[in-house]
Amino acid sequence: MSDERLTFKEMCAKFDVTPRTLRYYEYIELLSPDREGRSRFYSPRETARMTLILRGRRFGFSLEEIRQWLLLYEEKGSKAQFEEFLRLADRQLDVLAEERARLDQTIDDLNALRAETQGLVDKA
Amino acid sequence: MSDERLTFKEMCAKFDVTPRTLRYYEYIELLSPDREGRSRFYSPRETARMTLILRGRRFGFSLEEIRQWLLLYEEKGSKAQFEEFLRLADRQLDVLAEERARLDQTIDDLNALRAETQGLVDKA
DNA sequence: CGTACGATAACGTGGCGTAAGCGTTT
DNA sequence: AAAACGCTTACGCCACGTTATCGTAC
Repeated sequence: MSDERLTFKEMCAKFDVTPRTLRYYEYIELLSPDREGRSRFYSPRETARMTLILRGRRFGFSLEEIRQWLLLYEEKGSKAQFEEFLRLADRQLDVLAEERARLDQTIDDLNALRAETQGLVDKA
Repeated sequence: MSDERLTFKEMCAKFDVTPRTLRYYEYIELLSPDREGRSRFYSPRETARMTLILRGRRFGFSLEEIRQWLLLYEEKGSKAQFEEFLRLADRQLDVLAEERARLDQTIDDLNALRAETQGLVDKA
């Protein structure tokens, strides 16, 4: 029954992650919930950061890259910051495009091998 | 100047892998080169296996899956073996197709976010 | 005699999973 | 009193990279 701050378990539920994940992100200092005694509480700021972290993960950024990304977002005022983000996004889009090309090639190759093997089965 | 069997270094060069990789594959028993004293020598059979291993890797199989795949290839006689291989290939093709769909979605999302940010920069 | 090649051993990486064993709260 | 939740510690996973330190072959 928290109004603003989420408990540990609520965070896990909200973002569909395990406790281990939240502890790990705290360990590598991507998140820093309020600690009261041994308990953790997540402010709106932390949940916002978690949202960005998961988005970054979907985009294929490493957690270290996400750390940089968060820095850009936290002080998202200047034009320079936006442009830096654009560069980051472009770099990642290149990476993803390459990945896609390799994946397509792989699928083609495996399909070819499959067809070849299918031919052998049909003859036998 | 070996005629048939390749030395350690020759294997590394031939397949463009590090010594560590060859030692690791031997450790997990994907390869078993002849050991003369402390030296390793790779017969045509081992180089053939290495070729299959690298192919499997490109197809996104784990090393444990590759181990099964090698078993199929070693006794590549029976129709049942071929059909088992077809099943393996189909499963992997499904996995790759899913991966491709997710990748496409990710690229679209990141492009959208990029465009949005670009809009903000243009206004400023 | 150097130096290139190879050996083993063991710790590091990323992004967590998983278990052990404890305390606190309901 | 039992169950649920949380805590810290620490080892496991995959597929190797990397370093340290040693021996051996040319």
